[in-house]
Amino acid sequence: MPLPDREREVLTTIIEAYITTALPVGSRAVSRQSHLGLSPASIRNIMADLTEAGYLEQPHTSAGRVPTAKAFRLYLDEVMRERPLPEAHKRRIATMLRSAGLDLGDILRQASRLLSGLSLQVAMVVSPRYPDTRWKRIDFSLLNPGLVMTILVLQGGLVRNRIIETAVEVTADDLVGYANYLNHLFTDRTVAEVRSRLVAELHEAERTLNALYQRALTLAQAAFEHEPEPACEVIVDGASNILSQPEFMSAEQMREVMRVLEERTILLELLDKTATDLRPVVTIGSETTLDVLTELGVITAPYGTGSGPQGAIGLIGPVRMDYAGLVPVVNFTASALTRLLDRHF
Amino acid sequence: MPLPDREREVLTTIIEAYITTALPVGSRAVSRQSHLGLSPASIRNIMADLTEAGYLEQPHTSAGRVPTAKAFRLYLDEVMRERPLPEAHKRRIATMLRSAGLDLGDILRQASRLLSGLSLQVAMVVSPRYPDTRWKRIDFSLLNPGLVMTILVLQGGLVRNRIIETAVEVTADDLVGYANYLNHLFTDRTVAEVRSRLVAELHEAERTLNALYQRALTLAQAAFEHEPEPACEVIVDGASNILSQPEFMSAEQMREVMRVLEERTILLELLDKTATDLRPVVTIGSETTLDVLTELGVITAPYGTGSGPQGAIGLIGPVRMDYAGLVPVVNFTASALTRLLDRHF
DNA sequence: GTTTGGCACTCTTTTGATTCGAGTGCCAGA
DNA sequence: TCTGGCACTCGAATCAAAAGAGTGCCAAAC
Repeated sequence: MPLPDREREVLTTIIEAYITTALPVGSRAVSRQSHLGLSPASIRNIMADLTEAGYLEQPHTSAGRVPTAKAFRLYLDEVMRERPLPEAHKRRIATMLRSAGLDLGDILRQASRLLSGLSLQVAMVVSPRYPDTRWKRIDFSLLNPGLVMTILVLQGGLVRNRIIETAVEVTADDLVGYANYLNHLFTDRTVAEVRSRLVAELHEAERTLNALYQRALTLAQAAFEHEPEPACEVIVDGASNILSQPEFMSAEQMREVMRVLEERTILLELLDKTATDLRPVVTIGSETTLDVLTELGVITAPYGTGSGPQGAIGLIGPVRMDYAGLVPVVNFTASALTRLLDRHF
Repeated sequence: MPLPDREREVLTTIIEAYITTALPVGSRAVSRQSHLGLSPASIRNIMADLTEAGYLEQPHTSAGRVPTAKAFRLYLDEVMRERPLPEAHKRRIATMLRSAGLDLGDILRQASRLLSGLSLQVAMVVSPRYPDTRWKRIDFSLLNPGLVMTILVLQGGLVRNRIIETAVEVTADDLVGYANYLNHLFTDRTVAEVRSRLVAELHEAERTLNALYQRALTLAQAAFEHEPEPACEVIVDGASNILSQPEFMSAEQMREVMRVLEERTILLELLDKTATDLRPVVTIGSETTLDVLTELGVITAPYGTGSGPQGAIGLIGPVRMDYAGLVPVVNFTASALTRLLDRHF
């Protein structure tokens, strides 16, 4: 059953007060701040109901109420109105992003710096994921006899270098031949396609006993293997911001939070979901399976289009973040990033 | 004038006690722990002298003494005996480093992870610096008309990708020609040499009106410019470790320290010095010009040889780090890294 | 002269008691 | 259904006293 209007109004007032103060909210404050014109006593009754329904919590008997994750979820889904981003901020985001130059890594680093600076929260950016991008070109460079560097250029400026050992010694000329063959075969295919065709072609080459093709394909395979998902890296900026939040004032909590931020795999998991789903998401602590995050809120948004590089950016902060103001920041940055990448690539 | 033996013994005892407890040390404790067999009262006299000489400090009248930076400097230079690294640790470092594969970035990340795990301090690694490495090969790849990706492979597996815009439109064939010419000209020269010859050759080409050479050289120049020193990146691992140190228990200090760790340029400055000087260094807080670091100690060691890639690794922690145990860890890791890179490249 | 025990003194930390204030829950009356 | 009133609870702030750690100095002992 949906929440009656009055209770919802009270809850909203409490949430918004809590977002700004981080302190438990009492009935007096609600009575003054809400537009209902009710006395503290009436508010108390409503608050008692809300507490029973699981929207509020009391740290102890004689403290105010604190909104629960459930309350925040309701607020996000049904009540909150995003506060439009000031034009000045939009311009700043656009120009700063453009000023980062043409290197993908630089652009992403700039985005994360921008995001953390604008939000005073922790920003994170995950670099584009592989499977949907297209093979542009492969190159081999002979470092030593038996040691080959592969340079794989994907559409959108994504470059992966790998050094691999070859079983047989190869010459620089051999490598040119291999590269030509592979580029001919794979250019403009997606990485996923290449993966599967690689196997098929290798079988074919083995069947026809074509040694050149076999070697070339083996080399390409070596360039691809050992390359599980963590190919994408996570950029974090403004980690010290979160330490100023009053909820993390105890040393123990600070350490815990910093450990989460250092453990990139957790962040990757969070961001990866939105990078594939392609829509912005706000996640509140206890909603994730990861219990390390219970006290944290996460705003994420994907960037990039189907054709270009594709990843996600996000903010991470205390559960009581100013979502109304920050969701637009994240979304706008993501779309600015998308436009920029589209234009370049 | 050098410190008399007895005073030095007392000072050493105090320092070592302070390293393990992080608490001011009193005369009773020194009397029991030192091998001098003196009563607390005598120790008190000695401690008064040491305080006057600037080796000790009292937080307040009725607290024990705390060693000053001057005391730590003396300890490091004249007293400390490095505790040899257990064979088990040595083996672990060697195998873990080898397991990182052949990619330079992976190896360095592994080194930093290893270092922070073994020391429980913050590890940092700076990737090799440019000027002394040799040009191996340049490659161009046409992304769009007017947009060229340059792939510069340096000796030692160092690869830099840059995307540059060309004033004139070029074809893929043009690019192959440019690359051949440049590789012919510059292979096995150091980056510094290339920089200066680039200018000379460009003048020459302008004089002789050789358009092809001119374009090729302009392209190479574009690949080099906008490439100041921060080409090297700093990897930091175990940042949360430092937050467990009792000296950083206040929220304000924690934030301050984390900000330093996030501000990579400061770390770069620290590491860069040892990377060029080529010898291990221990720096104590107030010895640097950077007053943000007054409460921190830094152990750094260079890795790499003159011919190969060359950078530095280090640990950063509270001033009262266990230098005797940690200096060998840093040094051994650096030399293991050197051996590994020498073997590969 | 060096060392030592003794002792007064200083300053922090801890403890306990008390008070204060914010907030609640409940009830009776409008 | 709302409101004012009131007793109650519990944390936070305040204060005083006591405990504890350590010092500095002195006079006696070696």
